[in-house]
Amino acid sequence: MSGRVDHGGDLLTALADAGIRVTEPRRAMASLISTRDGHFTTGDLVAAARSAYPGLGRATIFRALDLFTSLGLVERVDLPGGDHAWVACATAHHHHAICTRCGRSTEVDDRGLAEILAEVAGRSGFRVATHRLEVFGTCASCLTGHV
Amino acid sequence: MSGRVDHGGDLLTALADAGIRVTEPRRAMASLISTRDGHFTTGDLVAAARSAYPGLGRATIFRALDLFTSLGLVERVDLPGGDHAWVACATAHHHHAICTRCGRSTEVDDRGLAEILAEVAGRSGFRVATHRLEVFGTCASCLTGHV
DNA sequence: ATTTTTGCAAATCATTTGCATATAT
DNA sequence: ATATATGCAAATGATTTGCAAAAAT
Repeated sequence: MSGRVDHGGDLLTALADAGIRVTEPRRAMASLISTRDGHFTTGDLVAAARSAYPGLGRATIFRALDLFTSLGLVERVDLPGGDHAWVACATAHHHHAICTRCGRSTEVDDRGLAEILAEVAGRSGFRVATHRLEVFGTCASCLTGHV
Repeated sequence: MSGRVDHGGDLLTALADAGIRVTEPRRAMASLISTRDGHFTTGDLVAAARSAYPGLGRATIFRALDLFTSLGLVERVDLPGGDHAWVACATAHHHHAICTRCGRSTEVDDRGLAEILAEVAGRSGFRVATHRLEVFGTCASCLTGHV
């Protein structure tokens, strides 16, 4: 599962690398996100911020999430129930296997998907631009009860 | 692409088969949905209903959509931009390749996905419950301009 | 007859926006 | 110094809910 990261340093580094201002609120966001273990909702962040960083505005949270998304640091996932959540991302292109019990995610290997996409293209003349694969289930630690 | 269906008959039949009341508003919904060519949003339906079936309440539209979803007659897709839409479904389990230009969808062959899922399970001990694959791109007719 | 469904209007909830102020570069 | 980001509070928009009336079985 996505191991706990440091204090949000990678997010901040990525911001700096992209030439984007590293501000106090963004630092707070990075920290909040890196503390989360598994997927999280905007509501989770708003709640967590209320105690950890009072003064961090709701709007800022949404704005930062947008920013991080555009940089690929975070990704929005759509849960089976129709709810939305976010997961922090390590690599550029990937897919998630999300544990519906604990919310933690692991990355899914892309190999093999290429053929499927090629098949779509070949059969129907569809030009594939993007794709998204989301896998849901129960992770090993939840299965064994060692949460 | 998902060919135009009849007047929503399959949806209605499915309702009846499931032992669910076939009401006037649901008939209207079935008709509205089967008329749509490609994906549609709740807003689309609300708008379409306003002229085609004034008197069909907003709430009823949402409720019917929920109902159809629970029966697998319709499925919610999450577009790359973060918007939500719905597509009518023919078969039980499948995936969509959605044209981002015209919104029409084609079904994606599942074969090959099994190995990917098995790999996830094998590597991390994850028990896969569900998965979702969404492919986005441009369909053949949009590519050739023969819309 | 009984149960389910509907429409309406109001309530709720998440997300977005305008704008004056504060902050990072 | 200058451009960018922030917080606040208000606006927006979509979805949900309560409930009495209507329709389906």
